[in-house]
Amino acid sequence: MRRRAGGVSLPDSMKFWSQYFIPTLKESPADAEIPSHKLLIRAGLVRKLGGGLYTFLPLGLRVMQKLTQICREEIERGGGIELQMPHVHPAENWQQGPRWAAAREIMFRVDSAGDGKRGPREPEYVLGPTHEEVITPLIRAEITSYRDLPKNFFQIATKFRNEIRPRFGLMRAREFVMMDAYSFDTTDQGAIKSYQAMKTAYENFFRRIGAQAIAVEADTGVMGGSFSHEFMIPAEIGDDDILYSEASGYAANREKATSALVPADLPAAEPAGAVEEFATPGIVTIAALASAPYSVPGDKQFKTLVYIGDGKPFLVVLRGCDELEEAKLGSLGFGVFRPATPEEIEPVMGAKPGSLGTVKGTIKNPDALAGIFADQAIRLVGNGVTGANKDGFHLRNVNVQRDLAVTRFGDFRRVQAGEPDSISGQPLMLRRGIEVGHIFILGTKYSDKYGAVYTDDQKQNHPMVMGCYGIGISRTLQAIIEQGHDADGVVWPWNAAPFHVLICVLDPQLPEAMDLAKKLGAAAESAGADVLIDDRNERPGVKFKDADLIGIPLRLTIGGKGLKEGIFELKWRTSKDVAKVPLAEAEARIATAVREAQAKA
RNA sequence: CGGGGUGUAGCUUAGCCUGGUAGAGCGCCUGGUUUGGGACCAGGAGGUCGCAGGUUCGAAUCCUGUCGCCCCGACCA
Repeated sequence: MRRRAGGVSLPDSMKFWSQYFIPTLKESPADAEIPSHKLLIRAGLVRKLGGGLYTFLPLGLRVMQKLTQICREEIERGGGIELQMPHVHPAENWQQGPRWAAAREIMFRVDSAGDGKRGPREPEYVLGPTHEEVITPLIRAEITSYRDLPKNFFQIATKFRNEIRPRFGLMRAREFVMMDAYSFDTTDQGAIKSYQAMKTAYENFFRRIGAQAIAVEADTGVMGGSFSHEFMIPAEIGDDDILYSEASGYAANREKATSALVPADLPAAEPAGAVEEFATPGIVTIAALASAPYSVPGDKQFKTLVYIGDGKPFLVVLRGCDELEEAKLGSLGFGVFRPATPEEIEPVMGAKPGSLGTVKGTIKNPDALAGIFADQAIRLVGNGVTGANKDGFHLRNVNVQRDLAVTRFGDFRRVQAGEPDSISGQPLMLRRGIEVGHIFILGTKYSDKYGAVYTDDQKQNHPMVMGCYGIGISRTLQAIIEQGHDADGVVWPWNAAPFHVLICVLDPQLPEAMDLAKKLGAAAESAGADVLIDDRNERPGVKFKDADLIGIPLRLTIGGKGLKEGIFELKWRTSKDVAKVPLAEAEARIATAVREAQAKA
């Protein structure tokens, strides 16, 4: 692979469209909904084999090769060592690991396709959805000394996940290309260092490929701490909500986001009077209580939710106007939890949902509860209204401090756009994003299970501290298109483009036109560009439409008319301007253009 | 896996309600005229109407089942 300053080129020489294979389509297939999916197909990048299964056509493959090469370079700069693990894993590896039960639902099993013999009940082999279960036993066997740590191994390989619902082309596929890295350190501090190196490598990778990706704090699940970031490419069709502040640089997945809605020094409210029961026949929603004749606004109500955690009910108290962010309940330490059913609620609380509350002494069977967890924001209510745990009745003048039974306060509510950022105090903004990368400190979850231990300089054994890191390369390809397209087609960033320069020869039957095309192509190549020459016998309109559709950054146009004037045209995909370039300046202008593009990329 | 939709030529689709030998556009092939933003004329090839049953003299059309695909939900790179 030739390498020029900042850019990446593939090792082959210029391609001629008539000899190559770029099947473009005027119309989108009916099964594509979003722009990037339509363009993947229309620009001749991929073709579908089945749900979530795609063939990369030559153009698409070239983009993949560019992305994987840049990824490889950046992960190596971040300390990664490349290797390649099998796609087919013995099921035993997974059975010995910590997540076989959870993961097997999305795993493909592998047996003989032979006829007449049914596969065994338990799979002998599975296709790898990720590789902790392979790398950890490998490292356990090969590394035993602190002298050989830290290490960070990565591969760029196809992954298999039998997604219940593949979606949006490459966005959620059953088979996809991912860079996955696994770091092994002797200490937590070392793991954090490896993590930071990967974070930097990711930032470099996304910047080089021309993707505007942002690192956001992500839900760490059982791990706790702040050691998980997701890399998101902002896009309307994304699956995740990101809350962010440009003023402070704060950005977090909605599952994790916090705000400064509740001032740290908020004084406890003075009681407004004695707690008082009042009848609310048939009123079982926040909205109903907020309207006449009761007219209690949502932010003056307490909302009481009942969940079952590891078999035991627990309560979550929020402001009436707030939504629960379920992922935040992960911090409570339950293995599994779910909303309780009305049948489970009544015996514990003494009322049906709609009349629940946590005022001391009103809960029918408080001993059954695993805890009462209140969101901080209820302190803003001060004195409010809550259910009386008696169907058809509520309580008013309920004071948080004086009246509510609370095991512990925490952050359980879903943050909304517009709330003040905890750092800058400016309003948080909201946008949708596509998750293209994730970095995570694993701790010793896998090293414990597989016995991956090292001996320190005191001859003591310790489990290695692991981190894992993933970049969805094929998903990133599509995210780049989602981020970079217009009404006419793809607009490739320089470093991700399948070719950098497209030379449109409008009159390919003229030998002097083709000679010039090859000459300009050679000039572009020697400046470090990948070149495609459109030498097809098509009308100019067809060529221009296809050029815009496949989105090559720099277009050079050679026509019979221009040849007579001694000029060709130079046009960037991102601009409407067409520059007429005298043939005498051809080489210099092309070299300058290519170098400028490389420098900006 | 739950809810909704859909399956007709390589692609986009009409026809289905109200059963009677399957139509168009794009693309493709041949010839001609064209040639700076998806040309035009003439001719041509291409479809067991997803599959399997059923109703009927007769099914793309009605019924049942099944499979594929798409969208919404939970999950993920």
